[in-house]
Amino acid sequence: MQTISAYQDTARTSPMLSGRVQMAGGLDLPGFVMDFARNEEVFGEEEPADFVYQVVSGAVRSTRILSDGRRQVGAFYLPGDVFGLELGETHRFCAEAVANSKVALIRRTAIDRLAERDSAAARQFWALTSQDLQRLQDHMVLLGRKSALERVATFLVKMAERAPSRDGVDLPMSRTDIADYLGLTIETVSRTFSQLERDQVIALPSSRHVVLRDRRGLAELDA
Amino acid sequence: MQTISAYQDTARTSPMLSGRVQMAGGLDLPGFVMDFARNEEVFGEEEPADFVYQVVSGAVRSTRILSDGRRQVGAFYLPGDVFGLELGETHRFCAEAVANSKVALIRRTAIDRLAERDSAAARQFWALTSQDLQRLQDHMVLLGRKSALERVATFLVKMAERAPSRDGVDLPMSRTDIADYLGLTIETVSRTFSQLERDQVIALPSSRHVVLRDRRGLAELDA
DNA sequence: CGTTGCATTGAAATCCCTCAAGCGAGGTGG
DNA sequence: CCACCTCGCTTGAGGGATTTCAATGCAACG
Repeated sequence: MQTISAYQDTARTSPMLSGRVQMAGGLDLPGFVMDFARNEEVFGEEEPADFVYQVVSGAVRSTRILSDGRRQVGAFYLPGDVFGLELGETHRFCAEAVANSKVALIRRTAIDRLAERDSAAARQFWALTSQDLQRLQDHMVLLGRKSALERVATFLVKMAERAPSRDGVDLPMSRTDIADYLGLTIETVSRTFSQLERDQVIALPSSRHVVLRDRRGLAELDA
Repeated sequence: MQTISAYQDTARTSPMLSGRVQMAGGLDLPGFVMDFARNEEVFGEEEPADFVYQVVSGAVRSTRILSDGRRQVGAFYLPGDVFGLELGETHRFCAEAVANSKVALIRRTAIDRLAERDSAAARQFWALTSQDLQRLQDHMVLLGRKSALERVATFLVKMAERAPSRDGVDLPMSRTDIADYLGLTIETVSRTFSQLERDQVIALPSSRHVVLRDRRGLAELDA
């Protein structure tokens, strides 16, 4: 999909474009687009939340790190998804590019001003937060109560809905990202993929491309 | 704390009082109070979300059930906490009284009308959703990456902050509720409590009352 | 063609779960 | 008032799912 080099991990971001950003609900806001290299930080935890972000291309992950280095990925954001919208002054998680990505930035002041005078727009912003909440509620059940097999199956079903390719899913993220998202280890994720392949539920032409051979069977595993 | 009888589990709710309900952020809304018996449902998943709720006394849990009966408790709501605020038409989780409780009900129509014309109020409602999201983000890390000991320690620290009693915490919920909240089994929760008691970190004068003997040690376990 | 980073696989260990029994407080009924 | 029941909680023993540790495979890149 994308060529990857060591240089890109440290490439500087650069403003790309100034103009309007179209968001869900017919919102149209002034913004600009920036490039982020794979693994580059879009914003850090505790940083001032001066912007709201929308993925244009590529993918972004939100992460939380525990003091001893354990990591939890909270969500993957795909093209069209909005992230980093906060009510408070600071971001409450870290956002990093999963692959080389283009991200639109919208100033918080523009958001706040619009929400102030347009109650329909305010409702749209509230809806964005509410969507995140809903997604997290589902994810909480997965983390609290599902087996490794169910977690991976759920992940594949959801990804196939969100980012369908011709005959399956193209995963922009590494096994480590998936593991940290599903509350598993990289080895367990890999073994589970292999098991699903042995059981003819999926095919793995390459590690990042999954062909769903038995969607029925996969859906049954997705408790 | 509260006397419990089999009758109370099936007691009907009854309107108690009509008047104003004070919410966070200086919001004042028309509402009324109802009694809920222990384990009584406040609202069910998929039910129309015609009301927003605030705990007056007692405690409420939000739950999600998987098809095979596995349960995940999403949150415990204590006096003052608002729950059940939705943007969509229906509730996305079930809410039940953990103990005999009084709950204030506010009509959604009143909320919507206020949010429509008062942008400061709209921001307050958004803030409530945002708070829930923040709490869930923390909980997600717990479910995805923490050990049983860390989960219980975190739970006790948080409960002690939210519902302090003279020398510790009064837990309104059962071991089963705690287990389903922490993504563990009731036995593991019980064993972990016992271990913390053996290690002189807590004392358990009764199963529902926890004395925090070593808050420092507890905080260290709370990764 | 060696290096590097990511992914897969195997073997052993561990943490937590499952199954099962026992305990204690509170309520009921004889 | 005491025996008995129920329900929630605790404790033990054994097992299993996932992690940990370690080695190998593989593709991209220089």
